[in-house]
Amino acid sequence: MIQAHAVRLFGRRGYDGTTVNDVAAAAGVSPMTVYRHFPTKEDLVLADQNGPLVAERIAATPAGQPLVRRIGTALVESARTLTAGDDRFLLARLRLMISTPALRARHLDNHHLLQQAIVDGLGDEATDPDAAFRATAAASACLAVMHTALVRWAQDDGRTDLADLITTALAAAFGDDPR
Amino acid sequence: MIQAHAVRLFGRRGYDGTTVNDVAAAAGVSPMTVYRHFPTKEDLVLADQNGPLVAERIAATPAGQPLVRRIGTALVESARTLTAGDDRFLLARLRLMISTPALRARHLDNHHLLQQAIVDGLGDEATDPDAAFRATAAASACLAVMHTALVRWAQDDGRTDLADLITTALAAAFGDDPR
DNA sequence: CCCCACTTGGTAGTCACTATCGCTGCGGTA
DNA sequence: TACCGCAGCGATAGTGACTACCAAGTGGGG
Repeated sequence: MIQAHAVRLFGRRGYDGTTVNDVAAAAGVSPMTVYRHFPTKEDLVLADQNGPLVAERIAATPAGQPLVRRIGTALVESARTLTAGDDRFLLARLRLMISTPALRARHLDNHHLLQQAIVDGLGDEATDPDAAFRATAAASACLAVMHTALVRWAQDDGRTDLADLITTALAAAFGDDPR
Repeated sequence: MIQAHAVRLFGRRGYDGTTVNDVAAAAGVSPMTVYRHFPTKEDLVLADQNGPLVAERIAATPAGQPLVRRIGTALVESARTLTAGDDRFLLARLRLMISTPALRARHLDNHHLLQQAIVDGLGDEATDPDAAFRATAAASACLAVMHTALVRWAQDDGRTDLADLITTALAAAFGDDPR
């Protein structure tokens, strides 16, 4: 509820042009309550937590393929799922995240949570620290590529298909030959 | 000068535990002067600008190889150069950047500057928007992998060789076969 | 009816950062 | 030497995010 008011105001008056007090007033609560539910102003946009979703998609991919292909597939499928429903709220949040430097930075940093989720999704395949390191490297590469596609997608104002953009970007980074 | 005092204090008392006033007092200037030279507290650690260095290394690699290999080579060489000299100041800054969430986030976001530098380093090879997009995707993937190596390196407290770590991580993400 | 946990609100403070102003040293000019 | 323009520094007073600390309401179970 608070988050909905926040994203609406951020979209209308800009992130920096909107104070937490404004959000609180719009939501009809005190600023204290906002901070109780969202530890920082940035979390009003960034509250994500779809790590488990990606992790289970990873676990569902066949173990024979190279890591980046498995992770890439999971990310493309997730993007397709997320953009399938006409979720204006999600789109508004993504646009804010990409266009606001502070939010973009924190979103990039949050990738390490997704990386951990991905490594966890691999289960027994990445137990020793060295394998985990290699899996983390692959995951970070895939997520960075996805972020690049996200930026491009936001620049195109969501007119192009996000999943296709991610596929293209993954192919450019990792090669499109079936290795 | 101011930056040296800042990094020293941040290392000793922590980034959040040190105020800009503390830095100013240690450097013998007023807080105003600090903000005149460094627009934000974060810039006291993050003032980087080695984009041109990477760009010219990219331009120096043979155009026949795949993008990620050329970029990866440039990054490994840059890391080798940077860690060759026993630059305690650089090491302290890197450690701060990796271990402080706010700094790590901004450092990750700054990658888009390096990405632009890399694409620029490609010159004629990435003129049309589509080629630039593919190059950006490849660059972002390589930089993310490098960042993963950097995190691991900081965890090992700089005992392992950074260039070797980056090489290993690149191989894990992109495959070590000569394509 | 009371007690308890839980949620909310108020107050006052810290700190990053900004806007605006006045001061001071310093080289060039007459 | 006296003057002028200018660039860098400092002080003051703000704004806004965020954090204690404490008070008050509210609902459910004894």
